[in-house]
Amino acid sequence: MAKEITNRSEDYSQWYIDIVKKANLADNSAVRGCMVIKPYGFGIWENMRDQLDRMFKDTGHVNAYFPLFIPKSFLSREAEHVEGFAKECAVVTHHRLMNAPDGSGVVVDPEAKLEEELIVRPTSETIIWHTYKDWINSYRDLPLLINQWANVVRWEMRTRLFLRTAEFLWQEGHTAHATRQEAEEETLKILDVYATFAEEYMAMPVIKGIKTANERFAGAEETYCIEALMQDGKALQAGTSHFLGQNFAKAFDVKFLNENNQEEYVWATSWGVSTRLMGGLIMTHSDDQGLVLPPKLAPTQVVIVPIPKPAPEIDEVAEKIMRELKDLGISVSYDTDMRKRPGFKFAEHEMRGIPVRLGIGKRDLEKGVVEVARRDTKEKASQPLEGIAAHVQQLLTDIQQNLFDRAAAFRAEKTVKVDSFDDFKAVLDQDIPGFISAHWDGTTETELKIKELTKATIRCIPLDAEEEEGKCILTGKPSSQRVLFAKAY
RNA sequence: CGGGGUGUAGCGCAGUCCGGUUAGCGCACCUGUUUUGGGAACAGGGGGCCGCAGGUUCGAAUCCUGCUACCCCGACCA
Repeated sequence: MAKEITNRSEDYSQWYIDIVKKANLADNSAVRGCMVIKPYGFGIWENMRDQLDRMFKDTGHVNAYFPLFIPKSFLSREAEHVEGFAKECAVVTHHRLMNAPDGSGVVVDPEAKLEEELIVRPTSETIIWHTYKDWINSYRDLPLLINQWANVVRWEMRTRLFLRTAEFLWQEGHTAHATRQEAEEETLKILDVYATFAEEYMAMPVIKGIKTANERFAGAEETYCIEALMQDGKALQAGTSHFLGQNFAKAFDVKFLNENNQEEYVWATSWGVSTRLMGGLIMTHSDDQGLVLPPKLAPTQVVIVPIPKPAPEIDEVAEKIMRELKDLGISVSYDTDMRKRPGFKFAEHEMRGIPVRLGIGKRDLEKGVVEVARRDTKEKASQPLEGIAAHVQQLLTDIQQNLFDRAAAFRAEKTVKVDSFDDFKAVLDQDIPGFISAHWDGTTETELKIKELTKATIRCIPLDAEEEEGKCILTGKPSSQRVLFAKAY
């Protein structure tokens, strides 16, 4: 009774906040819009980060680090880029504090004004391309495949834990290539990495697609994305990969000599995923009892609860099981807290989303079994102690798969084809709207009109969309393929 | 950034309209006893600058002004 979570059906936003706070993932901080990521939440993020990092390295990328601050003049070098970010930048104007003359505390020293103001990076394209100019001279310097793990700041009006915070953690990849084709291939290669990560590790099904001109990254020629559907029927942009063409190369004068001794501008990509993925993870799998984590990302995959409390004969069995599980690479903890009773522990571990719980009591030991409870379905079963580690290993695999299948089935159920604007609006009026596949005439004007009328936006033009003659649901003009609409986070 | 709501113990709240003992309750916490297979029971105990700053008053959690944080709904965005 101590920790109640609001039911999703009552208030979805509150449910989300309850999960984040009661599963100890994050807290609000003293700074507006910024969060404190707590150890348990950070543990999940570390698992995501480590896996993504491996995948980037496996595809030939290396990590580096660029400064937090960007000279103001850099940001304005690429016209669209600055326009996209100007409204949400934190600016450093001074470099010193002093005691207030009236003794009321410290104030900014007016004498310490910076010659050129510094922008706290909202993204790092500009400072990185400024640097790449020095690094790239010849086709032999290409491709340059660099990633950085960093924090960035975007001064948001309205924030939500993990989904949209003023400061967030992310990775941003910035690559330079000799040819358009190679850069385009890189953009799609990373999109595949993101999709694979989302589906195989987060168990979150995603749709790969292209953003419309209106939703494109400021300064990109083409933005690719992965889009996921949350349990409340709203879409979440989970990752983006941009083909930047030669825009930044031209803005920062980054040229190379090709094999024929001719000067050319380099071709660029950038791509990122952020702590927003945590929000997607939560809203894809969790339920009214708390967080549900896919085994591949859970900081603790198995918890053992002694019933009713630790005792020598139970400890002995628990320790044996722990050794066997650890040998299989499974993370496990033994809850020896004497102050809490089993029922309380069950509820608490469910709140934190630990995939598998093993209960061991004297009655179990007499029968040579343990109680195995899985978080995803809440099912409990007795299993022979003999071979328990292998059973748990298989169960973790099953849970991982079940979470994906369940989310995929939900998305399939909530993705509908619609051919009239009335039907379109009817779908969006449902409690849980979902994805709508519909025809669109290809103009930004129509896209904005639909957004104004319904609040739904074009999430993407799916990469696997089939050619199909149709008419735009709003204007009736001809269209050659369906695009994916949804209300979005 | 606009509209609405809420800030009282770690958490959830009552009290605020209509100013007046020592500011209450539930959970959590501490001590002890009995318990223990799905959020234990009893007894005792600790914990508050009533969001912050001014003002009105003999007297303010309560009235007035300003600020701030959070939540909901818009606009903006990953």
